Amino acid sequence: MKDEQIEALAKILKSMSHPIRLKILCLLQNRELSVGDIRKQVETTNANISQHLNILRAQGIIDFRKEANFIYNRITDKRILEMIVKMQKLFCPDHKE
Amino acid sequence: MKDEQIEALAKILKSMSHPIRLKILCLLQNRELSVGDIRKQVETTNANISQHLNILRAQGIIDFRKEANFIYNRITDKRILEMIVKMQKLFCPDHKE
DNA sequence: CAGGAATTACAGTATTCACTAAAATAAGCA
DNA sequence: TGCTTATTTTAGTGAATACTGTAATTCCTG
Repeated sequence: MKDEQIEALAKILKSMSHPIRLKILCLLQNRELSVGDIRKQVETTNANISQHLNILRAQGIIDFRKEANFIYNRITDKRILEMIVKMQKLFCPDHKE
Repeated sequence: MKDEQIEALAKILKSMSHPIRLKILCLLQNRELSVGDIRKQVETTNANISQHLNILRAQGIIDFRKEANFIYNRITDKRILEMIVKMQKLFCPDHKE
């Protein structure tokens, strides 16, 4: 594994390694959600969620779609989805699909 | 996925998300290595590597074995090994075993 | 026991990160 | 247009992180 690849992967892991961001990614696993939807399941402010979403967007992990004055977010990087599935299997053996 | 599990997983990801630590984990994938061995492949000081190893130990990801005045490190958490394998497949498709 | 190699522990500093609060933008609706 | 809702942006602060350099520790070897 080349150093450049390690650097790139470390960045991705870093952006996933915050509890709020990791939870957002789990929530987005099967569906797209607005900031408000996420807000209902994560205890923090909308502004804070927006900031975390920005970090995930900058990393190219998620994308968004605008509808009325809602913004629906979804995971674009299939590799991230695969990683989340794998991590759930490894670290939450009782997880149900 | 429960919040506690997410918190725990986020911590693990965080400890893996530093380029030096991620490289160390890749190096330890198939063998055990001393600080000096690692030093030869990572451009930094021994003290710095030692500190990063401490972080991985505190997280329970790696373990060590003492022999003479060398300390050999190895990955203890099989789940971490599986994750590294998965990540290599996902992010380094040209990777050869 | 003295010398040296390998590793760790301990400050100090500089950078990065996370959260809060407040202001700004955008879009629907009366 | 004015009001409300949804989201983003910005600025500021306190905390966490990373690296450097140096001192301390451990343990082999002669």
